[in-house]
Amino acid sequence: MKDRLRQHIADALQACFSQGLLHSGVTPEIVLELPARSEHGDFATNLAMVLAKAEKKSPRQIAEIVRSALGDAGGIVDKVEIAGPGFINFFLAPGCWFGVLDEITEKGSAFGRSSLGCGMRVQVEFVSANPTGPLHIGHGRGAATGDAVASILEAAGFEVQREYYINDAGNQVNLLGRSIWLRLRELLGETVDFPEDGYRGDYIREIARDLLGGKGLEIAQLPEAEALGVCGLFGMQTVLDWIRRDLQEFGVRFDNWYSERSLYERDMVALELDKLRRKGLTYEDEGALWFRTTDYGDDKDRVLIRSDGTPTYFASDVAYHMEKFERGFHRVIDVWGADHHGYIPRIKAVLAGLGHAPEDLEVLLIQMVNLLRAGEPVTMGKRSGEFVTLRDVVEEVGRDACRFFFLMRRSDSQLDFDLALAKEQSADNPVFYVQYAHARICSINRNAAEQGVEVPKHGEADFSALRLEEEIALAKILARYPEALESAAKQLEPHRIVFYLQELAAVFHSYYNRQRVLTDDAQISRARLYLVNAVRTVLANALLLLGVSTPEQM
RNA sequence: GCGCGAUUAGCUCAGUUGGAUAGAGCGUUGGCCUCCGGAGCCAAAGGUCAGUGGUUCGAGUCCACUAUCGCGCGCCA
Repeated sequence: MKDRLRQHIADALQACFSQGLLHSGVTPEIVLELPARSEHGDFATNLAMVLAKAEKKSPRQIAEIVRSALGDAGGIVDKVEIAGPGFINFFLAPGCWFGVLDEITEKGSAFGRSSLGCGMRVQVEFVSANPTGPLHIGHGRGAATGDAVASILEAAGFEVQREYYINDAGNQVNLLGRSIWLRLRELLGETVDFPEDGYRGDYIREIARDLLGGKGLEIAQLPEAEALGVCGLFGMQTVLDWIRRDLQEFGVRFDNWYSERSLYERDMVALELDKLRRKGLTYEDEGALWFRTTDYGDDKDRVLIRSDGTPTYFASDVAYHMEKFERGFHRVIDVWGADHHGYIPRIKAVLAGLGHAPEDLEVLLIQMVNLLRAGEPVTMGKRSGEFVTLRDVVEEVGRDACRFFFLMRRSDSQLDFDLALAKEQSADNPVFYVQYAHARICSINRNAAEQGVEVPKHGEADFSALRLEEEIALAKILARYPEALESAAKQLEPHRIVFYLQELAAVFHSYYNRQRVLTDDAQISRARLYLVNAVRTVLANALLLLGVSTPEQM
């Protein structure tokens, strides 16, 4: 509808030029916005104000000329008003809004999808938590966000890969091994000196017990260095299994699990660093190899290879990101904890050195989650090393509430997550409110079936039976869904979908409360069924992107 | 100290590329069940968009400075 109107305006403008009513020949992009107030019509454009300078006429004069050239825009415009400093306000013919219902019914689950991305290959890398402990609530927010962003991009016509980067090569694996080894010896009755920086969570003891139940006694006989290696590997595999299981139960699926260790096994780090060296992007100083990140806006240069010859984490990360582009992705999106924001300039500097545009890599920062219960902060465990796990929260409030809550705010702003609210079965709980709208429509469908009233098939609804303001309002908000999805895709902001859903649900609940769908008048009943089922389709399409289910009854 | 981000209603937050009288939920106050699921709906009150200056037809939005808060500044990962 918006596009049709835009085209009519563009045509009218051209007509003005060819008839000599306007002279500049300037054709700005025609911006149509949704006015905040209904007195300002359904759409408004600032076209006349933009043209004022080039035309050397007042905006209102220009607006008047454009209006007369536009006429009724092929019947879709009811009324055009010129207001304020020179806005042109369009009031659409009421009936034309219902065309979107046919479109929704025809396209079904494809309604809202677009080809914005033109099949461009994008990688979204997210979670990527170190395999040294269970996923906690912060990882959960990253998981929900990354997954939703990936789904939104898919819906916008990108070809998306979801990747998890496993940090299985660094010191933390050794430390994990040592922590398990010490707990294992503790279980064997020894007194151990547990290091300050060891992993102190109870899960370490759990892993040690598992190991002991298997071949722990043999391990205890091994030389320490060897035993540490076995413990580290076993611990990492155990934790990775937990992570996979938790993510699966959270409804998050990855296309690829990428091992940092494999970078070394394939010599990729050395290979990629060599490329940098040849490009003159590195230098040696004090026995270490440095990257000239300052040439590309970083605060200081960074070490790739330490003076003792071992690579830094940065080195493998550089190789990893270089390889992402070599794998053919045109866009790479990383989802990181917000505390890593200082790391962005470094990685961007590397990519800039390799000739990539800064926007080829986008980093989404995930802010902290404050866990509350009925308004009171939930304390993060008794001992150090303990935190609230994703698993615990999903078990308590369910997957749907969890995912919805994680996505309710912009990802880079802190989030209050109230466990009590997330479980509540009332309108106060936003997840429930939205899902309930869907369930209600399903309930209406069941009643309709019982009464023998059929939902009209595509194109068979009689819109003349839809005359109410609320019905037009519903059609209008449904028509906005593709835009909401598009802006969420452009900005990488899933919360826009959440806000849209809450608004749509509110308009529906309000309508439901005032008007009966199933009435004595079969014609009206059928038309309203058609309308509310379009609502149901859009609710389902949007919830699917967020990874939230669409219950038929609750 | 330097860098990044934030500051919008009592609370938690939205606010598209700069547009007209700044929005929502919660909380507060007051209403609505003969009715497809009241697991819901309607209404009211509530604002110096942190402050100052600038850019322009027009600023919550862009720029500069100030204040406050958060985070980051390893040859850690």
